Amino acid sequence: MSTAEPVFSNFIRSIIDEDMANGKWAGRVATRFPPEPNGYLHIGHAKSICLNFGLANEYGGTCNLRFDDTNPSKEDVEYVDSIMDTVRWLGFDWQDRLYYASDYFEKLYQYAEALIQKGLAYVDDSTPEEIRAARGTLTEPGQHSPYRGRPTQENLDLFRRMRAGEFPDGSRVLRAKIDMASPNINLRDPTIYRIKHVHHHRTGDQWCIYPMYDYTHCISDALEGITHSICTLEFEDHRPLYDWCLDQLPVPCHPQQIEFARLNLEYTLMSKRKLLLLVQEGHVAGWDDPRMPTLVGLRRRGYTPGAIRAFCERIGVAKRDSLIPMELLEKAVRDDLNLTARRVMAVLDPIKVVIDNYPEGQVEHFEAPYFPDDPPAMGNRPVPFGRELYIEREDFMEEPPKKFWRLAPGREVRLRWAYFVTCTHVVKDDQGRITEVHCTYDPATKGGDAPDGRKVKGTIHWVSAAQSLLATVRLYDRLFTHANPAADKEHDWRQLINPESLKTLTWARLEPSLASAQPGEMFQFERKGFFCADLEEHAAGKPVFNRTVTLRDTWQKIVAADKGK
RNA sequence: UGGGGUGUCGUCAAGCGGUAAGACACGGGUCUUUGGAACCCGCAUUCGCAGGUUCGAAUCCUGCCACCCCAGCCA
Repeated sequence: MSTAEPVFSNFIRSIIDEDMANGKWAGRVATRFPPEPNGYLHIGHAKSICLNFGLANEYGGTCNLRFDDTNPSKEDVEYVDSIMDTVRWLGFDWQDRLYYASDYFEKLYQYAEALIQKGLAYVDDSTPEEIRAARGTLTEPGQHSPYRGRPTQENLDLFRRMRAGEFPDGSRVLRAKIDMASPNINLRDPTIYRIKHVHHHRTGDQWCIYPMYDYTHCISDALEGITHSICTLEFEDHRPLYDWCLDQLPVPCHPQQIEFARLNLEYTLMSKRKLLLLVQEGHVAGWDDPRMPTLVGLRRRGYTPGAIRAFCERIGVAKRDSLIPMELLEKAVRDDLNLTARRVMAVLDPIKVVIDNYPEGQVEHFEAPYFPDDPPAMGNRPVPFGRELYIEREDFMEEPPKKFWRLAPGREVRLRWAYFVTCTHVVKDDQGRITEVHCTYDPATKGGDAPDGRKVKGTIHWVSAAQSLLATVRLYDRLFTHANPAADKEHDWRQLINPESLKTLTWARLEPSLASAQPGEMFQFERKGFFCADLEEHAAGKPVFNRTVTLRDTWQKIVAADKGK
């Protein structure tokens, strides 16, 4: 379905190549995709998924799916189910390697006792405020906690009692004893366990202490035999802690953490928190609203897994912050759909056309190819033609500008697959609004070719008024008016939501072949764009289509350029 | 005035001492029963800036500048 993309060099591939050459991991490549089940996956996660699973595939290695579920107060099974669906939909397979950090709670706990035994961790009775105050600042070192010197046995006893549920939330934590004067704040005795009397979606009420990310992630990686632990840039500062934990503990191996720049896409947001607010505050219809950058949203919009994979490969992987143009994502779907979507005709904003010299009541059917670039590939469908048709309102102009090639008084155009027609006159209502465009057709041009060799500059799409299907069509545009809404300092990001991000057309007209369209099916509405039958609301007799992306529109560019002058 | 990163075309991004890949965008053209697609051509004498080393530097050295991240019992 998608053509193979060329493989580009990037710094992670270089690291792996070198490891392969040195035999560092005995030719093994093991990665993992480690989402926290606290939200829906978005296009930024797709970059990470494609990277981790992609690398594993390329090097004949493995990629695990591991839920980083160490904070039960934010997590839910709703999210784990959705994440698994989405990763599969994207086209990746973790086979039998589905893991949860919570599977390691007991081991993690034993390792923590080992740390205490080594004098490298202690129970701190300070309040969260006291801990914060003693942490120091970016330029000043922190102060030792009064509990830092607690004897090993006391630490062990207290930690066991923490596990046993003897203490309330927030009363104590277990901290790694590293260096309160470190210029790297992550090394100033980081908290590795906290007390939370919270029900966990997998372990239930088995635990009331939960390990922190830094402590959990490195050990989970080691337990799974991960070779290359790929994460985003903000964890660069955490790498010394990742390495410290693994150096102190008798873990099976020591994976290498590698950081890359996460994806930023123009005209949208990638923050899980803000995406949640978009949903909660009703700015969008849900996580799968086709305007959302979530993968469920993109899927409902009509984006294909192949397009998303191609996009992720094309944007590359590096360490510098970047903002990717929306056009690149759009280009990726167009490239994919251009090869796979059947071409049909649909009139989004109809205006009636009457062919005055066409016999009243007559209907004929044209066999139109679904894929004109290679007709045998997808076959034909019959398209009815009659005296009354609809064409796109914007395909007619009473006073056409210079480069306008479409219908206008006295102008002859081709009705795709049908006849040449010439506009004779228009009929208007009281308001002066055009209600009908009258034409004559040339019977000799049946099929769309003139036997006399006469050429016509414009070809427009149409549907037969009598046989067309009334449909709802949703036109989606970028969700925000600002290319980087998260970076705008002047406005709250909510003020930057594009009021025209959704236009719902309820009077669109479809050619009758579309009556059998199934939810999720993709089509190209010729000259308008790629559309998909809505996954949720499309039904036979009540068609609902979403515009995935427009076609490249040179005419609009000309119009815009003229306006700019 | 702490630490960690990053600066190569409008936007991404290769390049790893031998004389600036590619993609998107953009401009021009061919073709076209989608102003789509396809195809062709063009598009950084220059790599944040300033010095230095070298026969030779985007690549090495020195200094400077800009931007991003870090003070959760979040991940």
